[in-house]
Parts: sequence; C-alpha cells; structure tokens
Amino acid sequence: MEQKQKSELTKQIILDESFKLFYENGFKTTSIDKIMKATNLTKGAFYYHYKSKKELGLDVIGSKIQKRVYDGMITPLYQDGNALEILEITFSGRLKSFSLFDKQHGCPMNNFINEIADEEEAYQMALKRIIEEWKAALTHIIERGKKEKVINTLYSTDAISIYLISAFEGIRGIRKLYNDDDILDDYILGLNSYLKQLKA
Amino acid sequence: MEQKQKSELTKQIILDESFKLFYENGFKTTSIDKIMKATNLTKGAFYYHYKSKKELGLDVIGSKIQKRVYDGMITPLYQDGNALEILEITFSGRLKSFSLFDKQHGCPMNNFINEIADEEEAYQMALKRIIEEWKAALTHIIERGKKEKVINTLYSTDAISIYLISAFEGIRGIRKLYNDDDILDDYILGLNSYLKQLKA
DNA sequence: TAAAAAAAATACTAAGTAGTATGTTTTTGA
DNA sequence: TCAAAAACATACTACTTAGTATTTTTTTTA
Repeated sequence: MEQKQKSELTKQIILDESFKLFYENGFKTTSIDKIMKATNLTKGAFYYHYKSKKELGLDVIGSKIQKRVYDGMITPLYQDGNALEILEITFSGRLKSFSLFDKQHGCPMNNFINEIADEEEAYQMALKRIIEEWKAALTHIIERGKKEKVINTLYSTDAISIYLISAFEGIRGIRKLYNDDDILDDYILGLNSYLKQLKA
Repeated sequence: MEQKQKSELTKQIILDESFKLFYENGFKTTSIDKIMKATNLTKGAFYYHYKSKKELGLDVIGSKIQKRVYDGMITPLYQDGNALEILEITFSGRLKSFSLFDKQHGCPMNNFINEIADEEEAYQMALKRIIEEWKAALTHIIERGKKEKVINTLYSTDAISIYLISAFEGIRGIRKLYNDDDILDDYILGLNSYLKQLKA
C-alpha cells in the first residue's frame, strides 16, 4: 500500500516537472534527461513509469493541462447567476489573474496545439477532448442565458462558443510578442462589447 | 552579375524549402540537414548563405511569413468599399480559401508565435512587426468605416482590431484538432454577427 | 587565360536525443 | 526472514543535431 503511494508520488513529480518544462521551453526541446534532472531522479525511474515520451506528453495533456483549463475556464461556467456576467468574469477575470510567467509563455494548451497537434493523431485527440468539454460548458451557460432571456436567441450557441474560445486562445499567443498588458486591455474591451451585443 | 543572381536564387530555394518544412513539421524539429536534403544542396551551401539556423528563422519570418500575411490579410484591407463588407470578405474569405494542408497545419505565423516567440527576443520582434502592420491596416479601415458612418464610433478601434486578430489566429489553431470544417463555419457565423453588431 | 574570389561540397566534431539492458536497492507478502 | 517483485540507478547504444574546417568546383575579372 505504502509503496503504491510512493510510486504514484514519483509519477506525479515527473508529471509536475514535465508540465513546467514543457510550458517554459516547449515539448520538443524538453528532453527526458532535462526532466529527470529537474526531478533529481534518473532515466531508469522515468522508463519504469512511462513507456515513451509520447505517453508522457499525452499524460501531461490529459491530466495537468486538462485540470488547468477545467479550473480556470470550465468549472466557473457551471455556477449560478447572470449568464453574460459569468462569461465576462470568467474570460476577462482569468486573463487578469495570470502571472507574468503565464503571460509571457501563453496558454499551455494552445502551445501544444500549435506545436504538435498536427504531428500525431493521439495528441490531436487528447487536446480536442479538452476543447470539446470547454465548448460543452459554454453551450450550457449560453443556452441557460437564452432560456432566462439574458442572451439573444438570434445568435447561434456554437458560433458564440467558438468565437469566444478562438479569441481567448488567440490573445494568449499574441501577448507573447509584447512586453506589457496593453494588448490584453484591448482584448478585454473587445470581449466586453462583444458580450454586451449578445444581450437579449 | 549572373553569379549574384544565381546566388540569390539558391538562397531563395533554401528559404522556400525552409518555409515549407517549418510549416509542415515545426521549426525546432526541422534540421538544417533535412532542409538541405530537400534543396538537393549541401550543408556547405547553407552556411555560406546563413550564419546560423536562427538567422534563417528570422529570414523566413521576415520574408515568407510576412508576405503571406500581407497578401492574405493586410493588402485587402486597403481597398475601397464598405469597410464592414471588406472586413467580412477578408476574414471569412481567407479562411474559405485555405487548402486542406493549410487547415491541418494552421497559421505559420501563429505556429511560430506559439512555438518559439517566448524563447528568443529576436523572433518575438520579427513576429510582432507583422502583427503591428496587420493592426495598422485594421486601424485604417475601421477608422475609415467610422468616418463614413458604417462603423459605430462607440467601439474602440484597437479593441476591434485585437479581437478580430485574436479570434482569427485562435481558430487557425483550433481547426487543427478537427477533421472537418464545421468548426470554421461556426467561427464564420460568429465573425459575421460580431461584424454586424459593429454597424453604425 | 590565369589568379582571385565566390559558391558549394565533403568530412568532421562535440553535444544532445530517445530508448534499452542490466544492474542495485527497497519494499512486500508469505 | 527470505524470496519475489517493485522501484529506481547506471551505463550504454545508435542516431540526430548545429556548427566548423577544409577542400573542390565554378565564376569573375584583370
């Protein structure tokens, strides 16, 4: 029993350090050696827990990145309250909550999408799953907003969802190019007027 | 004279093949060896024309990628006509014009931004320059639209520009995860209603 | 046409890469 | 307490990488 826990712990440590290094330096340029150096463990330990780097990548996406998006962007959408207000708070609030590191390195999910999604179908599917859950949460709150006569039923729920997700992921990349938050302020302004226009 | 032309030609060949391979497989995983194999030239030729891979990367961004964005998204914005219509045609038309390859591999600029922009300031600046020119073109057409009472002056020009660019670059990444164009249709729907709402 | 310069080819280095083979230590369960 | 299994360490392989040093070919120019 205790061994199983300790084993799970080391796997978690590998996972944590992997996420950090992938986030900071990208997936491809982060080697197993670098990861294991960061964990103070060795290659033997790694290949005991994972059969390949690809499997690690999929685990990082399916656990660390998924959780991050869930906590920041999905779970908040299931709370009660005015649908449009929740959308505004979730999208602009999340952006404002980012650390400098997070702003400089963009969205880990988006980084993965643009770095490796087109090279392996497995990565593509793992990332798609997160987007689909995000979309489902948006569908839920937008439909609720429509029912509660807060959001204009004229607009397609899918269209709103995709446009919101796209703009959010897009700005996370663009921000990398700048050294201040002016660009984020412009995005938030754009987001706010977009949301206002959805009003019923 | 003839030699200079031939020399420029080889450099152009290297540039063309580099762009193709970077676009298809990413910057980091595309080695000089692979590029030079594609050109049927050798490493000696490469290091005669470029002093490093970084210099090549900057050249690809500053020439190939810049030209692509110019031709597809910037130049069209300087034509005459209804500002909102031009925006709609440019953004949705460009998406519709993409080949399957382009859809599967996303936006070359966005790929660069998310893969390497945070690792080297030189890349960051080269990419930023393109975004700034794009933003300038959008500013131009939006301001014109406002003057001609086509676009509501209530909305911040910068906010509209950034929101448009973000959503466009965002969807280019998201599309990688899917195997059909439904997601693009949703984006176009979202874009169209967004633009309509900007009407004066 | 011959020396000089430019363009490209060949052969290399040193470091990094994913993954494997085989060892050693630690823990478990009978 | 002792064999077996689990967890990790060490040492390696075969390959790829960016970049360099040197040589050969091609072109220019005087």
